[in-house]
Amino acid sequence: MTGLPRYSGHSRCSMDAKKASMSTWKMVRFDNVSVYDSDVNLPIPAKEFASRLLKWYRENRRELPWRKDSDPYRVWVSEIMLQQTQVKTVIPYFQEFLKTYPSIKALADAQENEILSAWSGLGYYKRGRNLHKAARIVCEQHGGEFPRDLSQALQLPGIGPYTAGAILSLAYGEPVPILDGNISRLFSRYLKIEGVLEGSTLAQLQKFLVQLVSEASVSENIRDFNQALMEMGALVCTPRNPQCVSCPLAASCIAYQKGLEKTLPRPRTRRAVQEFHYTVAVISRGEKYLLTQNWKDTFLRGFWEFPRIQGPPTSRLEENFKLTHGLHLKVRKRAAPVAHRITFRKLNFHPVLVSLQSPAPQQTFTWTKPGQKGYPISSYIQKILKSIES
DNA sequence: CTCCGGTCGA
DNA sequence: TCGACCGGAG
Repeated sequence: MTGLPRYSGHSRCSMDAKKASMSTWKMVRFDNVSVYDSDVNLPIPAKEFASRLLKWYRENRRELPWRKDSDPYRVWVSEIMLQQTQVKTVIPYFQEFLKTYPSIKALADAQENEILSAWSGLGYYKRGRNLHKAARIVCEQHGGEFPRDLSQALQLPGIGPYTAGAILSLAYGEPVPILDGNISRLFSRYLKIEGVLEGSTLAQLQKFLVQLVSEASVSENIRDFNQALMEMGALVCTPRNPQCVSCPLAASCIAYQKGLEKTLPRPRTRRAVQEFHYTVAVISRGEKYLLTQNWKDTFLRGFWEFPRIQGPPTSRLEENFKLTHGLHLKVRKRAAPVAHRITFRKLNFHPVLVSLQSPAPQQTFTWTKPGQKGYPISSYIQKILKSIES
């Protein structure tokens, strides 16, 4: 079953049936059964759709650091950071990152660990690693300039269909549509797409958008058009509690007309959450803490963390730290557990404040102030520290 | 607590 | 095509 609905008839419930019929395009085969082939009516003409959208954008767009210009490097960094991460979170990281790495060249010349510590707290650290790798490739193979060519852009690590489209359109003005979470959510409501937004449904939506860009004649205006759709998704057509009262497209939004704006899109299924417990040894020396690198787990690989053993605290934990880490320590105090979710894992960290009875093995440990350049950490480290302070 | 989301690799 | 990866918003 694919998600896109048959639209024959929808124009009847829109306000402008006559006009809407002028704006139709052929959808790809539905359910692989040709008898269901049908023309699709955008509820209003494509040009009207675009003009309402663009007017709203002119009046409501946020001034964001990466919207100051169309510099490909700035667009690139911002788009990578904005994957899975909200604007408000990204802003300070983006500002700092551009100060530290003002150009593709500067990024390519840096060490990966430094980049990861600039990324610390942002999550999805593979984005940072890939951005760094890609910067080196761009310097070596593309003369230091992000490729304008779609297939070349897609070759770069960390650049998928969305990000490639975003950079090509927003930085270079290539008239390609983009389809991110905001935009797919918006159209799932506007067109009332019932299926889960994945796979073939998204492929169909992508084709629909190509046609929309063409019919709406927004090729010259592609930067605003794409950003307007995303901005609408971020500010109006939000995941929860969409602000339909201030939506310039509500009058022709099919989900809104049917009262489905809160139930679409259908959520995708997720893996059940699994709980894990760890005891972590917090050992401080002034501002510095004893940290070690995580090589055991698949998550946060290579990141610095408090020495950690499996399971909640037991009476044998001193013995366990000796066996697991070669640390000779004495427990001073147990602190309240701190929970942290990473995908399907719920990690429960049980901090114990300890003192070191003999020096830590130098090979595997370091004394550092969390957040120190070159020592990437996850935000859960800060979470534990903050919890201990209080 | 639950839900959100681009890219990659199996 | 599915599941892993992260942290923050509601």
